[in-house]
Amino acid sequence: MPNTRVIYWFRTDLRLHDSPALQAALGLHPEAFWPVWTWDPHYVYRARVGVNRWQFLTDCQNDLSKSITKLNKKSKLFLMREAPQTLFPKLFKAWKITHLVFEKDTDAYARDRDANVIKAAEEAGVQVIVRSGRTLWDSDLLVEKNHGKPTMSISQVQNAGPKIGLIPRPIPAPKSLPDPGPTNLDFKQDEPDQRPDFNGKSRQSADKSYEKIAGPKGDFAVPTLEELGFPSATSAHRGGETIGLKILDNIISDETYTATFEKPKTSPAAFDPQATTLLSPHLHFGSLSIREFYWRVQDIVTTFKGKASQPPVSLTGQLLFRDMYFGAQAKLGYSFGQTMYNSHCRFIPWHLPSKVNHETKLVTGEYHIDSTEAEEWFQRWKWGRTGFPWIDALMRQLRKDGWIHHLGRHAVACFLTRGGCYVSWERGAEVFEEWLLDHETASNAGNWQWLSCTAFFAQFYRCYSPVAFPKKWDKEGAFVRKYVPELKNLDDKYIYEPWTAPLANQKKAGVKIQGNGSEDVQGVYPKPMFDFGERRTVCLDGMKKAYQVGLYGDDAKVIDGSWRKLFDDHGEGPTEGESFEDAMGPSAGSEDKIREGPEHGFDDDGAIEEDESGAKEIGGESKGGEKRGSKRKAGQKTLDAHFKKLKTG
DNA sequence: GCACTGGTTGGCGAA
DNA sequence: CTTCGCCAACCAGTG
Repeated sequence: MPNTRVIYWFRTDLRLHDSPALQAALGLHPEAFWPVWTWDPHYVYRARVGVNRWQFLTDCQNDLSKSITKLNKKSKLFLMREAPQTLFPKLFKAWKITHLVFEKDTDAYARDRDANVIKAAEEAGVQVIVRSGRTLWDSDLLVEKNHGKPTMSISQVQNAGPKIGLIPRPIPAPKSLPDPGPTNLDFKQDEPDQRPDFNGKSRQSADKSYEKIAGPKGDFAVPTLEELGFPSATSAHRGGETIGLKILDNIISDETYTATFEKPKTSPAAFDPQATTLLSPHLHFGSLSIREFYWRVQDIVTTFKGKASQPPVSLTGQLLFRDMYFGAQAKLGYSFGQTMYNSHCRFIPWHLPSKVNHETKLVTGEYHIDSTEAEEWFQRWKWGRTGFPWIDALMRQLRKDGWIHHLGRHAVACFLTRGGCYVSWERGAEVFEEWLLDHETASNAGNWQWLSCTAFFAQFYRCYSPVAFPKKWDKEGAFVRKYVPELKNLDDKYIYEPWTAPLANQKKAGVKIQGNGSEDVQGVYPKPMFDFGERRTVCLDGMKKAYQVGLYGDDAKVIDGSWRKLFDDHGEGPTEGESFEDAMGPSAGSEDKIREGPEHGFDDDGAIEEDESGAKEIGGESKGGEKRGSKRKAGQKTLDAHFKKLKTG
């Protein structure tokens, strides 16, 4: 088509195979075609992204760029370091663009962003083409066919999905790409707002990825980890369409594995190789198409001679859960990622609840420390020093590799929330957001709600034991020995409860079970941070009570704080009455009452009061750091400092 | 409206 | 060593 000049905007579809949006763009037969990525400050600073996920993302981008160049020597992935909302209006003019094409994204932030970009395009006379492709079915259509309601069970997806139609067969990758037009950038770069930087703590040096719009060499290159100020990645799992398709080939080549896969029967303790496909990060970044995955598996299942497994436990069944969470998020928007204002998330008076801005109805990224004990438990959980080897091994695997098995995620999520610490699922979700390679908001928030029994799942009396559960999979503790090497010589019978090992056995194994993990001493592993049996009972009682009270995140009593009157004074978590005062400190007139106030634009009405220890260091930003840090309790400060040291060291 | 079943992945002790 | 029923009890979906 003469005079058609197209920007194809890549986002979470970093591939050439099976892209409905890319097909639509090429169907315009443009005279000029630019494959573009915009380096969005929202992702760089306001999302929690650990170094391993940066590596995976840039792997995908570099691989895609190479593949583009293979199809057209003049072309590549043109990566520009600016927010799309400000960049595109300038590009439309500079490059005389007629069409902008991209794949639909139903993440809450993405919808806002895309709406702004679409508006700017309309104002510039640029035609926008959007195609669904990230999920099996268009998430908005799925909601529509589910009577306009968020998809909250797998049976709803299984009913609503087929009403939309058959899952489309994958589209082959294009065999050629049109030339790009000139890539002049004779306009001024809009500098990003670097504050707050949720990833600031991970950086060794300042982020330099925005210094020039087309990169340091002006060649539109993908930023390096060094430019981002990050140290080297620690995970061996690498990104890119080439790798994603190769992993799929390997899976498919084992017909029995593919056709008889049953998720609950795969071992969370297996490593090298793991028991599941490890394709989830590729689905997240789009380096593997979900329909490619679906149909390659389905075709094996159809021809398989023998008894094939069925959804939801089968391989294709796993994909249905993903669509379920996307459907829930598509309807519930931002509120799906939090408890407050979430109409479908049960309210439980967890420890360490999120702070909320009641004007925007969004969480601020900070949280209340209602209990220093719970904060210590949370930090020990995060850094793999709980004293429960199964939990610690999983959390260390997460930090190092960026991936843990689904059932391992169950174990650590249950332990942090309803089955141990009674800490808000939102704290755990933030850690997963930072460290998981495959993190996507919909699946992460959905699964945390599932495991914490606040949505999707309600059998809170089914509780994972950090001792009994792993024994079912790994009697010898090979997984623990790999990720918690302090314990590698301990006898099998003590591997999941080393505190029961007699001193003679500890000595023989070269490990001392002592302390609370606050000191990093060679040959020492901490004692368990609580009696699990006791905590399980306390949590179960708390959950029972919270279910009886029956509040959801959008209830007026939850929002105004009057929920406290409905809970027993002696129950777990922040409650009303005398012991509330004891636990939280006086709610008024305290000299230490330094609060997140209107000066920060947060209008938190204090649904839960903080204790005098501050509760300000969280959220990954340095805002108000020193002032409040000094008010922290000494013990906690030491612990925090230690964990920080571990993290960088 | 009510009884009943099933729910991707629990733990435990008895037989 | 495996299988079964119980624990104390949730919700959604169905007839």
